[in-house]
Amino acid sequence: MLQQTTVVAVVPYFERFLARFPNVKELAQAEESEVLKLWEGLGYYSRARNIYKAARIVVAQFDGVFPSTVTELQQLPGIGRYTAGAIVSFAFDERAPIVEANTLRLYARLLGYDGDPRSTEGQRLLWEFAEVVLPQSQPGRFNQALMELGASVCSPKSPQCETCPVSGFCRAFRDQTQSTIPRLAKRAEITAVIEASVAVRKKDAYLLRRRNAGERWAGLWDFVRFELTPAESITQIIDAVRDQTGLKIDLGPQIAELKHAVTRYRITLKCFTAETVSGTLHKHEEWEWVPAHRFGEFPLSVTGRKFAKLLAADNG
DNA sequence: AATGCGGGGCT
DNA sequence: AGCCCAGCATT
Repeated sequence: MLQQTTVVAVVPYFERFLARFPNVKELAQAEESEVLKLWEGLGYYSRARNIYKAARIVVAQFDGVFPSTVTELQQLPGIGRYTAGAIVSFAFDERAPIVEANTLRLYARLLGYDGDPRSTEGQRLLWEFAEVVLPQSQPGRFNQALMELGASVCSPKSPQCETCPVSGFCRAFRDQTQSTIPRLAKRAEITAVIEASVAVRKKDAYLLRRRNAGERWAGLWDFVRFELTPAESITQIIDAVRDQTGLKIDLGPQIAELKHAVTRYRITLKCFTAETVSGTLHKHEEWEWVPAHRFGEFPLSVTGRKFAKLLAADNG
């Protein structure tokens, strides 16, 4: 959960997740959709699919006993060099180096490394350093301590060098380059996208689609949804709904405009209702009529959830 | 080496 | 409006 996600955001998800899946066997016995439901809103949903796959592998191939070496752990889906090192050093207190956001910043500053720490060269350097500084005794405690130092003292902006216990070893402090190190590559440009979502209703049920593997929010459910071209008109939205679902609709009023940032897109989502519905649904398995009271069983995309909330408010 | 993947918190 | 976050997998 913590991969590229702040502790603050993770905590409530972590609590709920462990309450429901206290051990690897319980997780392995669940349905993937239930795992995704608990992950709903946290983002990077491949992590949920991966931890579920990994649990099943641990149970099926390791007899339910978690592997304890970096090499074995890295074979599991979703476990890379950092996570494997974290598990080995934290859980088993074996000597395995780690480099993540906090130690990356700390080590780059200690070394005074002026290049991009995420480049191949930077990674080689930092992992080498992490290996060299790692003590024989209590490596897990050491790794966690340095992560904490990176998070609390060696912060991205205005680090507290005056109170830092290792400022005497820090090249960035010596050279007063804390503000320019680490020099992370600029993020990709943001593209603005306009989409439309239509709540197609039959009696008390709405038409939802389980998003396919390989597309964004794979495995999560969503209302009918598609990208609009700038000149899109009402009739073109109606046509798009028919293309996707096979259903003929009369478009109701737009009830909301949701703004949502995802990866390198800033999405403006225009949310509509469908007044009348006729015709037959395309025989694609991913479509399902879901009564509103059963939404709790379906992991929804964030925008899908917001839309559903609006619809509930709309219906009184 | 570059890109896709999410969402929220903080400045 | 940017920047950043206990990264990983794929191309």
